[in-house]
Amino acid sequence: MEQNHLREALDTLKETGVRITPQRHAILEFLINSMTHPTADEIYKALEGKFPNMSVATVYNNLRVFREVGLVKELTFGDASSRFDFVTTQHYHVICEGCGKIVDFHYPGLDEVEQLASHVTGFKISHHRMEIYGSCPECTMKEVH
Amino acid sequence: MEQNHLREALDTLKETGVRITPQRHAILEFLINSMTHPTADEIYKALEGKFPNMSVATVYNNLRVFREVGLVKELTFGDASSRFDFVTTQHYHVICEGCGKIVDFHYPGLDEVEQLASHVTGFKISHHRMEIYGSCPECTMKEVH
DNA sequence: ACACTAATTATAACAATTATAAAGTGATAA
DNA sequence: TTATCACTTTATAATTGTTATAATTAGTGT
Repeated sequence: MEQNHLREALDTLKETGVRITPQRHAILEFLINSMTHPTADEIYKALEGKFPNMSVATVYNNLRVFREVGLVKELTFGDASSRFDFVTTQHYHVICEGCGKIVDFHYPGLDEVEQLASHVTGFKISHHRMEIYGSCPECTMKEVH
Repeated sequence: MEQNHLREALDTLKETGVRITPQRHAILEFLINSMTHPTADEIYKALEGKFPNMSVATVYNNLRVFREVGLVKELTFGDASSRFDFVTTQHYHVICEGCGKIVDFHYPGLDEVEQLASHVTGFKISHHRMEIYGSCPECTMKEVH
């Protein structure tokens, strides 16, 4: 399952002429196996055992490369760090305001919203983002005691 | 019109026990009259004629205060600065990827999405955010030449 | 083997924001 | 009035996430 994703991702890199370095392989693999939408720093820390000399810039550089070829999506929030999501199928995110947990949420794309926005504003729409915020079951429990 | 907004906002501050200082008055007034969803720095620069000694921290502090009492909404994007929006009625934003222009977009709240998310994930949903990205008419023109 | 390009590393720089401490301001009440 | 006390502002330092730079290393094609 994840192996297929990795293989496909490596193929995509090859096709687009992006060199597959050990660091890139490891970052991709970690991203695919990670269910937690990690930050650049989390990736950096997770791989420092395997690559003691890897620079944090390498992580950022390669995440940018992956984003540019469409393998990875960058989730940006206000102050906090960006989180990175390996692209599989289109989905939205539900985010816990208590603990920061991010849960994937499948929902049909909001094409109608884009169409109306285009009509009303005259913009040529390229995409939209949506996130849903709330409290996860665990945090809701804690609130009640 | 805007005068009413300002008056109501000042009333809200009084009710919640937030002191109305000259700086706060000016920041609020500027936000209400501004149609451009300014950044903290833009507010700071716009008011430095009137308040040559005002600290940038004052702008940030007071924007936080306004946010906490619900007068102002903070629009956070990835890398760039937050933008601040005086709260009037619920609306979304359409953002030009070319020039950064932000246009207000009225659309009924996506209650159904929140309900489904709640049902599927077990979260207690508090709110959602959505933005629509694209190219404004002016930038679209420029692209074509 | 050689030259060329891309990738990595280490480090410095940057920009937005927040923390801190000192000084100022204003409301309240003795 | 004046003493007090909490809040606010200011000036500045610190922090954090990210990007830029320059030098080194590694990989690829000829």
